[in-house]
Amino acid sequence: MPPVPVKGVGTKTAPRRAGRPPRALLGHAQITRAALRLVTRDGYKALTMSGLAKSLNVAPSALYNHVSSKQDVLLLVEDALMGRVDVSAFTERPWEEAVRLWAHSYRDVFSAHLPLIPVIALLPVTNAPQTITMYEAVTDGFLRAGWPQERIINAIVALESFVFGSAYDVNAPGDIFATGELEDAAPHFTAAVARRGNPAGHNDADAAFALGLDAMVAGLAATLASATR
Amino acid sequence: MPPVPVKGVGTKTAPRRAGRPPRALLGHAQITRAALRLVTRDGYKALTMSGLAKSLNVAPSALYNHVSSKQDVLLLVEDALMGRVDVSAFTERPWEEAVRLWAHSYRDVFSAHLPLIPVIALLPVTNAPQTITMYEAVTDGFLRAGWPQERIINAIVALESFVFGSAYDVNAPGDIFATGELEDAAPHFTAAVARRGNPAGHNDADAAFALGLDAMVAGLAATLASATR
DNA sequence: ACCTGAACACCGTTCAAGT
DNA sequence: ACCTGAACACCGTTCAAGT
Repeated sequence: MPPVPVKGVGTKTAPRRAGRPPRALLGHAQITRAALRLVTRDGYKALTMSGLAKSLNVAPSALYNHVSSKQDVLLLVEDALMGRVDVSAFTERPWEEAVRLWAHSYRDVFSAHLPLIPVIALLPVTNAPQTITMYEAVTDGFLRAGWPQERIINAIVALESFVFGSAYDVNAPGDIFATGELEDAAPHFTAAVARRGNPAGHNDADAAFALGLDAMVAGLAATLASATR
Repeated sequence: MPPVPVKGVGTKTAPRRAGRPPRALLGHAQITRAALRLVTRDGYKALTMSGLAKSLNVAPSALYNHVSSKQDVLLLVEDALMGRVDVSAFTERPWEEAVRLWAHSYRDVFSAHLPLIPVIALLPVTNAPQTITMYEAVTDGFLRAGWPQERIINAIVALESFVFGSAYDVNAPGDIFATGELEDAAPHFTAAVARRGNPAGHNDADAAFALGLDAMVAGLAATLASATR
């Protein structure tokens, strides 16, 4: 009978590391995961450097060995979320439908992460691999739909701008257009707000998003048709 | 010879107030003006409660006799700026042109005030008179162009969402789409960025804004035409 | 009614000192 | 190389005390 190895004794594969405290090694992946968990559970006001450090059983100053600022942490989270944006339609569906599906997915992901919108809109994509991957898939979809190279980035930026604004609107309170005591000064507006009508299954934000997205996609398609004619 | 009045003695028009320190009375108007001046000169990072108080020669805690939070101050500034958005075209120009001029003005005003975008997008308009006035003028313009009441708010929200996102884009750095070391992973995107072409007199942000705005306005006009046919 | 001054409970970030 | 602990320079907000 061969000797039964005693657990943890004499069978170590990395003898030099014995006796280490049971803490996960800190790195971008661990920091990103912890930040995402914190934000998902408690929201962005809970995402502080000390809160993040505590969730990793580490001192706040330890984080600065791996990131250079809180902005860095936000960029890590942003890039991780960008991987959740669905671009699959660009290889499987006609351009108009693909754009609509992508825009919906993009809005849905970031409507729960509003503080990241300035990060996406203002920070270079350099060193944000998942973000670059998303742009590559979208650009590829535009190219295969016949878009001229020079117009693609402007079209993407325009759609993205609409997506960002719409992500805010998802979080608007139901009474955002309540005029209150100033109702008399704005009769037409107040009436239009009261009569706002949405298609079945659409809340206010979804209805406005669908209307604007349909309009912009149709308008862009018309632009493309006249440019390539 | 009549007696020459001695300055400040015997000629007081408000005797009860003699000896007051020469400080402007605090109120919403004074706070708004001071906040706007601070932001225009030094940017939003300089708009702190203590900085604002200092510019008014007052203790920070004194501000809380007139506003209940910093959010309140931001709402005052937002409403003041909303008065600068040009809605005059809605009474002077056809709908499509009016919408374009309004959207341009709206974007231009708030591209210099990005921190106010969440305020506009998420806070009720109640007690924001200039904001309500703007919406009234826009709604009126839509009505006179033949828009059905039920669709107007959704159309305005869609246009506004695009304006907000585009206001961010105005502040994007020129190298926002620089792929850096990850260039090889995104050849189509990198090429499209390099070949991005803009009409004469347009920078990147202006070109994307014009493209998206033209598309959305054309799409909305088509929507309207088919709905009222 | 409106102000001051002190205090509170936080922030992000730096840095000497340890291992 | 990577961590700790203390410190720094701030934040927004509250509140007793004054006038």
